Amino acid sequence: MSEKESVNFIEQIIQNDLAEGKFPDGIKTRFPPEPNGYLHIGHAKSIVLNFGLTQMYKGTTNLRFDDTNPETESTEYVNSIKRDIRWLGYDWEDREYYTSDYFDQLYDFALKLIKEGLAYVDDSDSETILEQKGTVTVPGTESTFRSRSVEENLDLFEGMKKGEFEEGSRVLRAKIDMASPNMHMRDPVIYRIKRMAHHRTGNKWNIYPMYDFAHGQSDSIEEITHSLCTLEFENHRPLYNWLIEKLEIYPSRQIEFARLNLNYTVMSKRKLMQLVEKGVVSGWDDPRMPTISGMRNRGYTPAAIRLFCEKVGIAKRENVIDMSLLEFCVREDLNRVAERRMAVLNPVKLIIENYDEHKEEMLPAINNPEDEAAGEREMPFCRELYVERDDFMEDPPKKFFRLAPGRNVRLKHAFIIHCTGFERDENGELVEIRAEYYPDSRSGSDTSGIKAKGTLHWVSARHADNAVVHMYDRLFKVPEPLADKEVDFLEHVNEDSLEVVKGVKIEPSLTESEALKPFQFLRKGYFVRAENSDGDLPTFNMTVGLRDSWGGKNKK
RNA sequence: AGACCCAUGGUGUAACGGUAGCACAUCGGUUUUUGGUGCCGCUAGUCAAGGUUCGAAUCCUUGUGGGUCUGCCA
Repeated sequence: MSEKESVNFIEQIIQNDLAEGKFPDGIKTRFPPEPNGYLHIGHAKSIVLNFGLTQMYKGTTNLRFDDTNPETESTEYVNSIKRDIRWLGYDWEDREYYTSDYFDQLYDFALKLIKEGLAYVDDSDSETILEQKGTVTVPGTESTFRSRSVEENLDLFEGMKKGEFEEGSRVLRAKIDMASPNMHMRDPVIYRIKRMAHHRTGNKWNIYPMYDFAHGQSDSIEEITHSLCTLEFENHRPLYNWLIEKLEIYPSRQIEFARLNLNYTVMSKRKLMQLVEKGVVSGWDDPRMPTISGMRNRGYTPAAIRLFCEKVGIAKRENVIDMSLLEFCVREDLNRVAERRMAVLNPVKLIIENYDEHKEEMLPAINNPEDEAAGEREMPFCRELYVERDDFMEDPPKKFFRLAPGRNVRLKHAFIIHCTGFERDENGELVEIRAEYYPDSRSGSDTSGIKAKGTLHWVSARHADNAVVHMYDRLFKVPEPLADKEVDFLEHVNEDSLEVVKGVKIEPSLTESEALKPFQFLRKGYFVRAENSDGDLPTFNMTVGLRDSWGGKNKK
């Protein structure tokens, strides 16, 4: 797939493990989302890592829903997550697991701890537990319930399970060390009472395990060899290892890497949720969102996202990736696969004065210069066309290669024309450009010997259809919306991130195009037809613009 | 400031005691019937101070800077 010989630190660990013969049956990883939100590009990094590793080094990757909190989880999220992973191009085959499938086993693990005097039921309320926890510099104090007998603990825990106690009245805690410098070792809560239905187990349970008592053991149950997670779980690792040791279960190895951050956007589920709830965007799948579903609607391809995830690398350093890298990856893929079409976003009429008013001809146009197999289509040509308003200047600078009085320009796949005049209305607004064409300059059979510096895209005025285009800009005005903790990130929202362009003229072949199929609108950018049109007209979302060395230069 | 983690061009990421490389971005050139694509090139980096060593981005010490941790969230 790539020419790289350098491997990231996780691959190095795996290579070493394999060299030592530790995993003769192959390695096992897992992708463990909580079904309480939509997947975003940060999750994609983890998905590509976990599935990529087992493709590369022979192994399997499980999909496991970490559904230990019935309050926030639902099957709606389960389904969207599965759809997104499949769309990205990964297959977990029959290995679709749920932490809730392990509730019985986890309960038995808790029993084992209690029996060995390593867990106890605490009747303290949450405020008391918090107070007794101490701080990072002050050791905690032991709960008065810490020394309960095994029998009493067993009895009370059973009562918790049976629903005999109110929510919040008791918890089960591991008995570790209230003076540990690691806060996670100060007798962490491992079970809490929640008398509510779970999206999979229904009303079976009145108690649910905490993440810290479920995640690591779920890895062990599945015999995950390398359990990859983000940096913030580094401090939890000693607890997981303690549980593995005391429970005498499969020793999955946790390795932490830095999560993905992208500039000009936010990545946490909570923050994304706020954007949705405040109506800043139209939903989780708004094309401006860094969610997988948003990016899909924007026209990003799975291959582009995978490429991006490979290019960002895996390391332990906090990072903020440049949006330009994502855009590069998108163009890289789309340039190869997107068929070319012509659309005029800001049209102005162009009259070919010496072209017969009643004549029409069909001109062949290649669909993709990067892919011979994409074939060609025909475009109607006649006396009246539309071209881009920006492609004309009355008094242009010398480096302007487009239309101006007296200048020649090539109409892509058609003829070279000579600009003979133009018309403005009373407001000075350009309303019409006039030109003459050179009949012997037809593309593919040009014998005119005439040169033209620039090439323009166009559509036939008589045949063009109307469309709407959604242009997108970055969601935030600053590279790191979360950087200043004094300022609410919502204040950095770019209110011009969506521009609805009406009056767009598209070539006829675009009228019946299918949703989400990528196109390059020549000289403009990559677009996909939206699944839901804006009114009656076909609507196209801009995925990303073409690189523009003229526009940039011109601005400076 | 208790513990743990991290520190290489603007942004990412390699170099495993022996020539600091790659990608994106930037800038310049070239090709081109897309001012796209392709191709070529420039600019620019080891947080600091000590130590070990023939030799340190790499090992040690200290400092500095950044991150994580005190939910019955995950």
